[in-house]
Amino acid sequence: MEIASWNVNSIRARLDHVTAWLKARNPDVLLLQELKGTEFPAQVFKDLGYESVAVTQKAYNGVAILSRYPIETMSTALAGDEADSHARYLDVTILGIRVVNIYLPNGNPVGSDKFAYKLAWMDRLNKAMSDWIRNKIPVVIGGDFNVIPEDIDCHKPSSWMRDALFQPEPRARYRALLNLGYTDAFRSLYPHEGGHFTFWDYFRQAFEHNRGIRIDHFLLSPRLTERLESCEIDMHPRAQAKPSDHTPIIVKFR
DNA sequence: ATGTCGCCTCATAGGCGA
Repeated sequence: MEIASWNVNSIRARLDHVTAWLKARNPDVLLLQELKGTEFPAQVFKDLGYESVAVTQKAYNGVAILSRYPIETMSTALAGDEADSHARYLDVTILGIRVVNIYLPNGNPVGSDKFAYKLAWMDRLNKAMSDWIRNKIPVVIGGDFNVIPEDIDCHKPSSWMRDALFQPEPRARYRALLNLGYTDAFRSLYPHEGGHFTFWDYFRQAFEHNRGIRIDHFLLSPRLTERLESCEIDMHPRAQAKPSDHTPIIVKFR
């Protein structure tokens, strides 16, 4: 069972990249973030053998889940704030596994309303994740967390010091998610190993110099952690022409 | 401050969000 996650920075601009990658890698499930529009090309994916569910809005955000197996949608919005209309959350069941796709708020600039929204969103996520742990539900939460967990998860800490993705508050909240009993799939397999990133800025040839950050994650409940076989970042899509600024991360279960 | 994308519109340039 292979589940991948990819922030595509517009599904319209990246449709050829995504279809080519699906044909090459053939994951069972793909979580997409930053669709950036209300149109979603479900038929294109259906023709490739994937059914899909999408949560979209105009211009911003947007998440979708593609799957070779039937998808049962549990929820399309993160609980805890009825006024929150952002398309950032999709919670489904596939083959008995709870699969949750998130596009966590960026939160820049620090100290703004957007930063407060990010922290509140993480508190709401903590509540949902603690409920799943308590009820022993096998669950994988994947997506763009917009959090750099540790110093080794960025090329140079000093250049991210004033960024919302690197602040003590979101990082403490990310650790709180792990303290509930979840495992950061990639980090658990490559402890203390820096230089592995999932995002590189478009400017200043950041990718060519591997000046990136690790912000796309898979968090696993205990029962799925036992089944963890591999977790890898596929750099190839980021090296292509007109890429997303993120590249896919793939987790594999026994 | 800046770099670069992609989206949108009181649209063909500029603002917003990342």
